[in-house]
Amino acid sequence: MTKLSQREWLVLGVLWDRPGPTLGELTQALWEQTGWSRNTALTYLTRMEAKGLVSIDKEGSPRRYRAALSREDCQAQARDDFLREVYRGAAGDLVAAFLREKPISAQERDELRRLLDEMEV
Amino acid sequence: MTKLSQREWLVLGVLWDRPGPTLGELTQALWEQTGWSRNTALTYLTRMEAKGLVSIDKEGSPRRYRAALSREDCQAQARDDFLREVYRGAAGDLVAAFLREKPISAQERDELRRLLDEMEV
DNA sequence: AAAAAGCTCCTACAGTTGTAGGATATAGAA
DNA sequence: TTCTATATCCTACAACTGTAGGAGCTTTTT
Repeated sequence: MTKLSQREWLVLGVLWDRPGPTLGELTQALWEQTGWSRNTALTYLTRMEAKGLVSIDKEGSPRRYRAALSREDCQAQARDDFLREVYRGAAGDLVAAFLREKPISAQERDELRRLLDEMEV
Repeated sequence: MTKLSQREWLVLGVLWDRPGPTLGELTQALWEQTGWSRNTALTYLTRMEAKGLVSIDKEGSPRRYRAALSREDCQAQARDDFLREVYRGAAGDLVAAFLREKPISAQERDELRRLLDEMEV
């Protein structure tokens, strides 16, 4: 699996949120972010099927389109690539950088503390 | 600035670690990771200069090549893209996912706790 | 100075990505 | 059943990415 492109993340994002749309529904859901024509959306779906990213339900018409991989799997893959490529594997640095710069809610902070504590063994 | 490609990260990685190499030195430093011919390395350098990623010191021969952007700036940009694209801006989830899966040293854990505490205001 | 080694220039070429148009088939509305 | 909105198919095309080869120029070495 090659890295997903920005556009591919958008397409999958829609498919994860509302699985099984028709071409028209998908195009509409993507409209704001992309402004794509129906044809462009279809090109993505077909190419992404060829790559194993999308599965097309060909029974019935119009067809229904679904993500072929889970969001979690794609995220995990993306994390790996990102960590290696951008932080040369230094997970601590990476996490610190995100924490420094992005606001996190108090609740999430507690959750993160809990995670850190769990790592003490 | 478009997102850097995997290969571009490799080139910049070398330039950040040992600034100002000649073409030969750069090619050699990249050899293990890429196996590139001298010409391929040169193509990257020239294209990356056109994009403003590399600066070429044209006084003297052979020329010396340098990164035109700091590693930190590139990382910050990459973090932003990654967070938006892969985690839809949910920094807490992202950090949690990295923490769950990647081992970090006790020292780093302390540092992260300190960061979390600093966020309490 | 002649040869060897390294550097730069120009060119190429296939694959991927972003974006869509035109033609045709088909299903739903009138 | 005829029109209309969708859907699908096939084709296109420019930009960008990965990867170099060959020619000619410069520096270093013998």
